[in-house]
Amino acid sequence: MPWGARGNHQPKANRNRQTYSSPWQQKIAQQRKSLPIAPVEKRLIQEVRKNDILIIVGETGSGKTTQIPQFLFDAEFCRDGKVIGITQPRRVAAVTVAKRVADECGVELGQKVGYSVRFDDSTSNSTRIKYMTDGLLLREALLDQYLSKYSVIIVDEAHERTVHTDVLLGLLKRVQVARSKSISDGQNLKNGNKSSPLKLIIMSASLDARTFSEYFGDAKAVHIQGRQFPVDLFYTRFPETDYLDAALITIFQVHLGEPPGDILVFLTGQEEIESVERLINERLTNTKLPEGSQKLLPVPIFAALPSEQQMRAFAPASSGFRKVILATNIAETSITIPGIKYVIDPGLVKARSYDPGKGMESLIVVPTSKSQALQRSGRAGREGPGKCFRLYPENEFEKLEDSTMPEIKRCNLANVILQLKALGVDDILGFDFIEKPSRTAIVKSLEQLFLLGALTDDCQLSDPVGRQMARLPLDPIYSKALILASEYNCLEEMLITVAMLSVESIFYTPRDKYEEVRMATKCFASPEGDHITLINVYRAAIDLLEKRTMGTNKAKSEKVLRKWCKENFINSRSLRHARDIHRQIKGHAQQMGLKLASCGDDMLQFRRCLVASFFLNAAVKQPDGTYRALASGEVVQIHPSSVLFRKKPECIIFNELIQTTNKYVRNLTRVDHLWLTELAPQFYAMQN
DNA sequence: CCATTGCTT
Repeated sequence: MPWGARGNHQPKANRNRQTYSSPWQQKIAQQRKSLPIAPVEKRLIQEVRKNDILIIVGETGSGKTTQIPQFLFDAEFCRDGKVIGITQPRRVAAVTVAKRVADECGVELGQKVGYSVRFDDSTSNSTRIKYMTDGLLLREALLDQYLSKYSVIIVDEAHERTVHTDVLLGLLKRVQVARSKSISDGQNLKNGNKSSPLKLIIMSASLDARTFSEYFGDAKAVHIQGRQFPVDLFYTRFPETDYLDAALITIFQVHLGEPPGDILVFLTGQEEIESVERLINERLTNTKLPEGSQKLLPVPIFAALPSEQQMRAFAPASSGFRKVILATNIAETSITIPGIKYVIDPGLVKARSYDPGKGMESLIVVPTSKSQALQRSGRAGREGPGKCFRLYPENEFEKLEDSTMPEIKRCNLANVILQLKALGVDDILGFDFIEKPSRTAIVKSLEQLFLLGALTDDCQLSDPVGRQMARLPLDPIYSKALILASEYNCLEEMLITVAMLSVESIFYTPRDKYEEVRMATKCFASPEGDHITLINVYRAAIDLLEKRTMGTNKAKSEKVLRKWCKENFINSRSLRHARDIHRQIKGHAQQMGLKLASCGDDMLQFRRCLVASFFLNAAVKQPDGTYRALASGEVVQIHPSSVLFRKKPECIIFNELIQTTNKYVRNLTRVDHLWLTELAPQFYAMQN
């Protein structure tokens, strides 16, 4: 029987560890006591004391993320100033959970309870319960390899198997051994901290704890009941030939046949969402809904959508309307939309994968895994009983993979390997990954790092280049570009370029407005290519902030900027992100002693620096107008979003090679092919 | 010749 089974919600005796005075605090205390996890506090703490590694499988709604850190604090796991760290895959989760727990503890955020995510740190010296992103804890490990200030580290949402989580698990396993060893050796940790064992708690929502348990030497696993409402599942009798049409039919069947409650439809991407939205509206104007029935309001949501429009999904529909949310997998885990009672799931997802041999990413539509389908249907049971309509037959469900392939098996490993090298892991092929990437993937990334000068002949991290690259929170190829730009006297330009390349889609383009966008953004376009175009956009935004908003307050000037972004089809969220990254990497560059200079109008110098940095990504035009990528031999095309789409220069360098409907290169600049042999002889000498 | 699931340092 799982712990905290239904019916076991009796509030336990007050142990007087806190007095709840205000009605607000009393209410919070009541809510805490009613969580499924509350009755098992004592047993959980016993298990943590007994086991250095504990796997906790906690279903949705068990309260594990907010309660377990408080249980540990109350059980004095923070004595001697030690900290309990809880990692999350996503920033918003770290921030919102920390705020909730600070409320529950009746303390100000940043005191006993705080969070730390990139660009936003609320913690102080008194913080004892610290929520953070897993990527940030990995960065912290670079500064203190023993993670000595933590007594317990809780890795939450481990079942999501993000690349950061997987690397972190391997790292924590090492740290735990090292900390135990340093105790028996009587060593002191960083800042004179006395050595003490590190407790690890791995929390997962998947039913399969075995993978984690086996990885951690048959670690003890406990199961905690969740609190979810039942969701009825419906399948189609036969496979659907046109799943969009099937989705449309199901939307209207639910709308006309089911009681009130909003609908959530999972689609694969922006284009599909926009076309289904159009189809719904067409059908609404062409057919008469029965007299007195509710109206239907389609609401799109996907990550690239400007935030004002994203907000529409969260706002309750006006009375007499039923919302039908058309979402990508953003609605699977990242955001929770209130009011959903019906889920429609065609069973498909757009997923990124990586071919290390060709150095090419692909973004293709594939069937979901069973756990993904489960996650989607669960979205209908958050507030009450719900229904989920899977647009495929039940026997097809049985054929799905149990879980989604871990990200680490489908991404470029250059960054992971650079981090591990900087953490003192010499033998990457022998590293104890929870799931080992392919040998090819590892070897290819080692090769890439060697070609960038980050690794020496005997595969050691080079000094200073490799060390500097590892310190920068960037793709290794971008870090190298900054180091080179310092020598080419164009670091100012490269900092902007790299910041802009590091964010998703700076331009927001609805499907029906491609030409309109092209006209609006013409004033930024550079004949040399996308890199200089990105610099122009960034500088135009900064100019606007500095000149037109002089003397006004910060909120006002940000408002002016947002308006300007809207007029120019620029995603202001992406632009702000680019400014944050710019500020951060500029700071790193200065600390590293790189020379912060501008090449002024001498863009030739900048383009030559692009070649020196991105020489691995060069392509030449072929007689038929396609391009051949020199390193991989792949035949590719220029992506239609590029300013050089129609220009077709003879020789280009690019930053991304991705297969979608075609093999495309994105973010490119025209260069002279003679520069390749001149500036990257180590790679191109042999080609002649 | 025509288009970018989602996270994160």
